[in-house]
Amino acid sequence: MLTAMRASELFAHTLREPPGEEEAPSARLLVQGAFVRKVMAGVFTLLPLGLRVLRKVERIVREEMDAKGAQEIRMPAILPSDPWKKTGRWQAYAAENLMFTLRDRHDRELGLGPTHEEVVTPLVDADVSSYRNLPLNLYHIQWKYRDEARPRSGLIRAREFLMKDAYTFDRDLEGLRVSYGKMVEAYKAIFSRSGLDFRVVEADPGLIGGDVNHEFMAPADVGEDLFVHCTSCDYAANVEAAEAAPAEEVDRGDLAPLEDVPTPGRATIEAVADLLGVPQGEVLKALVYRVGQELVAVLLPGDREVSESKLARAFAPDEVEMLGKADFERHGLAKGYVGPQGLDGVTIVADPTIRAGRDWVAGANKPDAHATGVNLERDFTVDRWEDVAAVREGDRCPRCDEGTLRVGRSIEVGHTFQLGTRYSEPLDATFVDEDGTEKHFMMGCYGIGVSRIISAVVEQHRDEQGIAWPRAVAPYHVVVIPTNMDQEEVVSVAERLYAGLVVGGVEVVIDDRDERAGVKFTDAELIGYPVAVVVGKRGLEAGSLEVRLRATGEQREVSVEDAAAALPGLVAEAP
RNA sequence: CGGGACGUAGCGCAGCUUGGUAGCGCGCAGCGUUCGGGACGCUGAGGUCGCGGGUUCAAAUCCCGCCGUCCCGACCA
Repeated sequence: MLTAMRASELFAHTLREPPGEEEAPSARLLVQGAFVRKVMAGVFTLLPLGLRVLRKVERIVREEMDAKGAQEIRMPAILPSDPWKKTGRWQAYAAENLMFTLRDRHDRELGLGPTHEEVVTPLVDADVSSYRNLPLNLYHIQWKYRDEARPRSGLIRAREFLMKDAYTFDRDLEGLRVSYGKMVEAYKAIFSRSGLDFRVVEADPGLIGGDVNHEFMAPADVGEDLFVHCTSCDYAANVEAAEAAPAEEVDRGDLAPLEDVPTPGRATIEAVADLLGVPQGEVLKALVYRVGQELVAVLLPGDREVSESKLARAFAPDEVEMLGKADFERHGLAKGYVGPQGLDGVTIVADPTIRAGRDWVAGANKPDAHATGVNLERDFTVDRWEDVAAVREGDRCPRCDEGTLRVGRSIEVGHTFQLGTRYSEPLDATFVDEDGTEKHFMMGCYGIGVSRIISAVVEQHRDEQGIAWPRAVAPYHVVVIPTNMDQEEVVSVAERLYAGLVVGGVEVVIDDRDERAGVKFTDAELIGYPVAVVVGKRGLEAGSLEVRLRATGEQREVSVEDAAAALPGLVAEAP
């Protein structure tokens, strides 16, 4: 990568005003600062400045992956459909319309790769036959394609995006855990070096599958993911996966009698609670779903919401579908008045939080009536306990005694999975173990949104003036600003400094455009060079230059003679 | 996919309610002045008003359809 550039030649036309069609701060700044241009929704051209930032991130990723013994390969962006059909994901992705598909001249179905398990697994199956070649960790950095239902926030949810994905292959679970641990370490190093504030959280595996998995979340207002974290211990989880703390059992002595009360037209929790003058948390919410062939009533306190993702996971692989109005009638259920007592032919699934309640108000299973004094064991039994309630701010921490949970918004910049044999079994990818038997690879997979990191960094490092890049991913480290191109001394001192920095290997831009000083200052702040050196008449009269640190706003004088020698040190001080 | 907003010069916008043949600022080109926080004057180039259809003597403006972009939601490694 060239280390120096003249602003007069740089293809970087900053915009005076932010683009009207972008809302997310990072998207606005990346366009305004001439890092990217949008081609269509979720698809971007990287301009010279943006490409340099991307390459910086890639380099950090490579260094940390290589340091953990991962080996870089490059798999294609276009893929055959067959392996995807074997793992069931061709259908799964097609159902979500996530895969861009195309056909070749032989009318063969191809796809643009949204991820690469189906390529790497056959590769390793063909090339690795013995446990002696394990463990193995292969990664690549490749453009990924997903026809997202809603591309969003510039590079944060793009349809074409650069991803680093790694795949580990081990003999057994123990080996997988070791490989996984190394990748988690590598990820922490990568995000730290990129200048991101991040948290490791427990997550929902989604379409990828597998069991243990973690997300690496960069807190940011525009983030799409909600995660909870404990105020006193290090527990953190995506809300889709967050566990509830075990409920405290309530004393069941001296229960209220079971009685019906008329509640005409009060089919919602809120209306019933209002009418009877009880808190919504004392009304038992019963949601009816169809799961496979059976009907399921899910019970939870009236002031809690069900977590659709936890629910889907609890019943996987069966599909969970909310019951429609017509279905209620067909099954003789009173919509809005369902309660668990005497409910025949319906499986009762309860969230453990209801253990903490008693004397519930619940539907009376006939229109316009509720029952009061509804109690567990005495009036109804639970067929299955499942943690399906969405956690919320203020809930007790599931891991420690002191903390409560806080909710934060964040950008998912990385995701790691212990896949086990989720892919090696359907693709029948095996090796021969020490005992002579054939076994399926224990796999892990590990993704980083390389292009997404750029947005996440900007979201976390910006102010009114523009971007303030952390040095590690800044497009250039230093901008030299001659304040006036008409003053010979100013220009010659700036040019000499520039030449000195180039020789010293400093990544530097000289803003030699015939622009007024103000234009150069605002551009430097918008683009976000960590260090700016101002060469102007004012300073030269005192024999000095002005060095400004973008992130802190700190400003100091450096003598003209020392500048070239001192700058590498000053750059190293920049955050 | 449901809801909402928007689409007029490279960029940011006005004009649309009440139809009469397109305007402002920035940017761009030339000349001159200016020059340490987005200078100024003069001159100039630049537009299928997103696309298609309809109403009308006449459509950026009214009506219908489509496309695109952004936001909220559903969905999503």
